[in-house]
Amino acid sequence: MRIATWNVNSVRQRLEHLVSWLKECSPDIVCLQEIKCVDEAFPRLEIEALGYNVVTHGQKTFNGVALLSKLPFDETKSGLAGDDEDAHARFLEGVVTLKQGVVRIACLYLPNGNPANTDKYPYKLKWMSRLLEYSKERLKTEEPLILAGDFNVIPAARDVYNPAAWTDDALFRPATREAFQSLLGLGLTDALRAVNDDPGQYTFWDYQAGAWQKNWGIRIDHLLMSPQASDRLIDVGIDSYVRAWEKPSDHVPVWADLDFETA
DNA sequence: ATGACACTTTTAAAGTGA
Repeated sequence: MRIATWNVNSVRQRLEHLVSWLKECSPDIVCLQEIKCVDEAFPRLEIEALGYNVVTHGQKTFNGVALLSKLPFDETKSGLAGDDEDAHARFLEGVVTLKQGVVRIACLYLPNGNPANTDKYPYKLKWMSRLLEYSKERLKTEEPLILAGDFNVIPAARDVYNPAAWTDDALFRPATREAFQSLLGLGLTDALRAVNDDPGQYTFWDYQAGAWQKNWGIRIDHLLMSPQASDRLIDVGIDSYVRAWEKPSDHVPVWADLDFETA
């Protein structure tokens, strides 16, 4: 089974790229972030034509997440518990059944948090705390669980081209990295780091200042796996080639292959 | 220090992102 995550930065702007990449990568399950549209505006038919079931949790203008799966969903649920005031569309959960049993997938778009001297940063930290609580609860089931998405967290210095320039950024502040480490402390595995120790494994390059050409990237898109999932991890890849396409998203897809049979 | 770029929306300039 192959699962992937991609922040497309507007699904309607990126539809051609998305279709091309889906054909090339052929993931069974896909977590999309920043679809930037309401549910009715999602290009559902075009994606269903490729054999995917589609669930969306969108909103007008900003944010928005979607789950695509070649397997039918047993259940889906939108929204992250812990704050009834939070209206941002950033979290969508789905469950599928494989030959080996159920797998739960959480597609997430974690708040950016910048500028870090505004209330956006406490909102980010609170959201991370809610995600920690969610993960604690789900891990009790001892089932395969995969958190996939744009975490807006640079986990370590080797995940950014110039760590010194990012010290006070909401993506790299100590409190941000500590909150991410707390997730790992629950027993979740950062899938990319389970298979690859190299620096420079970037998933995002800013549109500005020729960041892609200079390889000024950061690693902020992640797949975190419960032990029951990471035990079956085979490989992880970053499809950085799509960043060189015309009018690309600023993020690229990350995928993981797991030893689960989909048939 | 600022803006650089790309996306959205009450199609113009502002908000958001990272």
